[in-house]
Amino acid sequence: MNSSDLEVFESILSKNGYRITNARKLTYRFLNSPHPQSINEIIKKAEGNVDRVSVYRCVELFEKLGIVNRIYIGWKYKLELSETFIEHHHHMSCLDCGKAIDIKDTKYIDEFINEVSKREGFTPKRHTFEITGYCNNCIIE
Amino acid sequence: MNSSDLEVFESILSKNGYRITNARKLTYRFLNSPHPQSINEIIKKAEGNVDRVSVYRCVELFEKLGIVNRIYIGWKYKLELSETFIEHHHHMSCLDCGKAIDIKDTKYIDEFINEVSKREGFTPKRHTFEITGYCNNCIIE
DNA sequence: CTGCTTGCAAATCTTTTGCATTGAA
DNA sequence: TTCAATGCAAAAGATTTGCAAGCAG
Repeated sequence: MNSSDLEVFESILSKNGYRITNARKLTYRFLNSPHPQSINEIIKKAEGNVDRVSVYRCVELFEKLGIVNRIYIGWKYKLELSETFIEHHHHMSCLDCGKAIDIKDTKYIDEFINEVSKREGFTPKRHTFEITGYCNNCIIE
Repeated sequence: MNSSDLEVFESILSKNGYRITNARKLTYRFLNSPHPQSINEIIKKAEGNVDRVSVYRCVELFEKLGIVNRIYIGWKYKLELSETFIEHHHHMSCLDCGKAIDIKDTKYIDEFINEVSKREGFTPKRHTFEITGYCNNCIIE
């Protein structure tokens, strides 16, 4: 996380008429991680500083403002800063060890989304694309 | 739903050593729908016939056996019979009215999955691909 | 100052677990 | 007959709501 990211974060809040508060800045900081995190991981990091209810409220707001993305790996969702802060990508996650490999080559997918949306008169805003399976360490036969 | 689908369903249970029970047959029937449904919709349909706990247990089993897929549209997941029973496809769902348009042209996505998996030595088992945005009725400007 | 935000308490909703009873094979 | 499967009760976990107090603008 560099200082310009923080500025971008704060300007998104201001521009949309939301105040820059300590709870929001901390939640933003806790969301910053190389790996997608569950909301409980965020809540645990926030413990003593930001109430769990406020974490929920911040995450909800951040999602609305496009600051975080919710991604579904397996059963539960995890949270990750959006493409405004990290490079847009998808994941291949291992059903066995849980490792998530980033897929950064997204041009193909993006083109497909545009094509199919145009065909249906749909205006795409977001998309999820996740592959699950087994990584080369965990595949058996 | 035709009778051969029901036979397929029952044979999946038997082949895997599970019993064909009333709760399972009913849950399977309630899952059959042109639209993905939330588990609460299933529970409501089952009310009086199958206990909510059993619905959870059936869905969990069905997912393990590949009979249902969980798909994530917006915040919560919804349930849909798997490609064993309906054609494999994805969705574009409207953030406003909730309508889900099926994307049946999946060749493009499947090719991409194979390509990127081969590159990383990953063995893909499942994938999710969902687009959210606004349908032509709900888009404003 | 003003009213958006927060924390706390508590309600609500969702999912899981334990156990005695039932029923499919 | 036998053990997997079910229903019921209740626990556990996740998320939301109401409201008084705090603080950013």
